[in-house]
Amino acid sequence: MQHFQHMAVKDDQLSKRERQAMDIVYRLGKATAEEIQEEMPDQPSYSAVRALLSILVGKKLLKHTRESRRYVYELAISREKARDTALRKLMRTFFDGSPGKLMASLLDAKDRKLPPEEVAAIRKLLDEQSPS
Amino acid sequence: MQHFQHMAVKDDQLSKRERQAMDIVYRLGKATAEEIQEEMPDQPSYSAVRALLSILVGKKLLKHTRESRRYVYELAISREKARDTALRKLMRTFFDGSPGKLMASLLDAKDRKLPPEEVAAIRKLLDEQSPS
DNA sequence: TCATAAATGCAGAAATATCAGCATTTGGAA
DNA sequence: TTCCAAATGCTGATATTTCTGCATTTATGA
Repeated sequence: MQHFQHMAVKDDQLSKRERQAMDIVYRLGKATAEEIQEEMPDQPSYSAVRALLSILVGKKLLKHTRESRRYVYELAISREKARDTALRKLMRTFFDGSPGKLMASLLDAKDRKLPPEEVAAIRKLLDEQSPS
Repeated sequence: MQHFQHMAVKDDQLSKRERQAMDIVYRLGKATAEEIQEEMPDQPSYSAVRALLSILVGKKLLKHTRESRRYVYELAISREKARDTALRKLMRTFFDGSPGKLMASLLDAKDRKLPPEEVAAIRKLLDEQSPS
C-alpha cells in the first residue's frame, strides 16, 4: 500500500492542540478560527487558536481562504483521504487490520440499531462483494 | 478532575509521545519498555520511553506488573472499552455518527475484499438487527 | 473619505513535554 | 554469598508547544 503514504497525514506526529484542531476541521469540514475555538477542549484564547491554525497551514495540513474580512480554514487534502487513513489506522490498532472484524463489532453493539434502509444498503453492498 | 478511573480515555488530552505509546499498547495488548521503544516512530532512547511509560502509569492509562526483573506494561482499562471509544470518535469525526455510513465506506473500497465466511457472518448479524 | 471595529502577523514569554544520565535496586549465575 | 549485568527511580536540562499582547491591516458604514 505504498501509494497511500506519499501524502497521508501522520496524525501521530501532531501535537495535542494540533490534533484537537484537525479533528474539529475533519468533522466540520470548514470553519473560522472562532468556530474552531468554540469546539476546542479546555477552550484556549482566540489568539492561541489563531497561532495554532497558522502552524497547521504552515505544515500544509490546512489551507485558508479569505472571506471578506476573515479566514475560513479547511483541509488541504481531501476529507475522503484523511478518513481512509484514519479508518485504516483504527483497523490496524484494534481490529487486526480486518474490516470484517470492525463491521462485526459495529453490528454487535447492543445499544446501536441501524435504520432499515441502511441495513438494506449494506446488504446490497455485500451482494456486490460476494453474491449470496 | 481527580476521578480518572471512571472516565473514558480522553485521547485528545494526551501528548504526542503519550498517544504514540498508547497506540502501540492498544495494538500489542502487552509489552515491555524495550518492545514499545522498537515500535515508536522516530525511536526515542530507552530512557525516554521509560519516563513516558511512568507518566502513563501515573495517569492510570497503563499498569505494569513485574515479571522477574522487568516491567510488563498493559492497559489499565479493557481493550474493548478503549476500542469502542475510538470507534465512536471515528464515527463522529468522519461519518456523521452513523455506523451505517462507516460500514458502507468499508464495503465501498475497491481494494478490499472480505473473505466469504466474514461476509456470511455479517449477513447473520444484519438479520438479527432487522430480518430480511 | 475617514473613523472604527474586527480581523491578521508576529516576536518572544510561559508552560509543558521530552529526554539524558547517573544512583539505586534486582535477580540470577558462579 | 557475592558479583555484576540489567533493570528501575529520579532529578533536572533541553526542546517543543502553547499562548499572550501588541502592531498592523482590512472592510464597513456614517
